[in-house]
Amino acid sequence: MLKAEKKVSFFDTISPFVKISPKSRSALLSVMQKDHYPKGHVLVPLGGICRHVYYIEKGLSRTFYIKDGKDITEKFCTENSFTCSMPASITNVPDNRQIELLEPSIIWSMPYTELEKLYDDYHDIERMGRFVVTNELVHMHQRLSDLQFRSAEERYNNLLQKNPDLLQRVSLGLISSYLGITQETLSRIRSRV
Amino acid sequence: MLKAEKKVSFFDTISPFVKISPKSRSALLSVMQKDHYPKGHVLVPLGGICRHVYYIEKGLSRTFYIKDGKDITEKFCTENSFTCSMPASITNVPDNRQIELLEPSIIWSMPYTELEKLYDDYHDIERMGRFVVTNELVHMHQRLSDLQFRSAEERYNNLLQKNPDLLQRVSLGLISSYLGITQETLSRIRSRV
DNA sequence: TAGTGTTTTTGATAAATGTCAAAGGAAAAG
DNA sequence: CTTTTCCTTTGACATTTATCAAAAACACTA
Repeated sequence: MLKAEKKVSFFDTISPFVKISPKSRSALLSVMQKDHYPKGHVLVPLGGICRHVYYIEKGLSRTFYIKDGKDITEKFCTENSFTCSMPASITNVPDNRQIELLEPSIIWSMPYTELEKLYDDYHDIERMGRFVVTNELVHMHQRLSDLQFRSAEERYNNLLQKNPDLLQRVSLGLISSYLGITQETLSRIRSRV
Repeated sequence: MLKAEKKVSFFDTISPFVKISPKSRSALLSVMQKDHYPKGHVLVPLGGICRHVYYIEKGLSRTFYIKDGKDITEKFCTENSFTCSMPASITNVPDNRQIELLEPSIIWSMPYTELEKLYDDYHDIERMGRFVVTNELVHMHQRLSDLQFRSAEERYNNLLQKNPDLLQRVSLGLISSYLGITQETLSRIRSRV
């Protein structure tokens, strides 16, 4: 088997939507690093600037920040998806977002600066970037309209329906801030179903 | 003055961030259509699928949908920015988002299918697409964290600070749903400042 | 200017959610 | 098995926001 054909789930995730040429593929692989991390590992610490895009091959990450002393989960990220601290990566200004792993995980890291070089050189990689960002944007639209005019209960049921496994894998305290409510309220919602 | 150098504010908006070659520029112009519309004009009606990306040279648009009989403003869009019904354009599935103009406006329309052809042929146009979407995503992050854990009053003050002119141009009823609150609550917030 | 329709404000009340404190339960560690 | 720690639930109460109804302010037209 040729080296370039080695199975990497990253490309399985991408390829249905964006064709990546063999050359681009190896260029990408040359800047990607695969690591195994334990539960609790911090990918982006407080005060740090997120300079990588992460692809989660296995495991689960959480992006969060502290607001008025409260820990607020902005995003969960599971197998076969991408995560980074978007505002920081783009603007290069430190936001206060941190990323930590909630499970032992297999993570592919791509330095943002390397990725930008690849964007210059490979049209299809630029397209991949556009695709990933666009997907994320559609997803954000969904979340926004959830938060804008749905009750806490509706939001919970929504999550339960769309992402039932998340509730098995993550403690309720973290889920509640993701839904924009307190832990107590979430507990009460669950009890009255 | 060469035709290709004719002033189009669209390119002024883009060029600080993405270099567009003369060839790409005219390719873009060839699929862009400039129109003047009156206040109240509907760019994307109920039930329609948004098949264009719109650039607002002058004026103001509003993206909204009806939920439980209530009119909810998802987004305002002012001069020198882009709008489209993202979920519909991408997935080609009708969402129930409509786009209407709140002022007499000058709008450049780009058919989404044409744009995708240009993405294929011109790397820099694809980059422009990535840039626009990325910008929008950063902006959405901001809105999301606003809605997730800020009070109605904080959200209003935030808007007042970041977008004071919007409050001059748009009626409070439309602003309130954008902030995720009722009109009455918004009125009370304003009165107690 | 008077009249009509729209937007904004105000009032009374109800519903949803937050806060603080404490009690149960479950899981991990010894 | 017991202890310790962390996670979840429950209770009492405060606060925020929604709802429904009506009044007031404003803008446009005849």
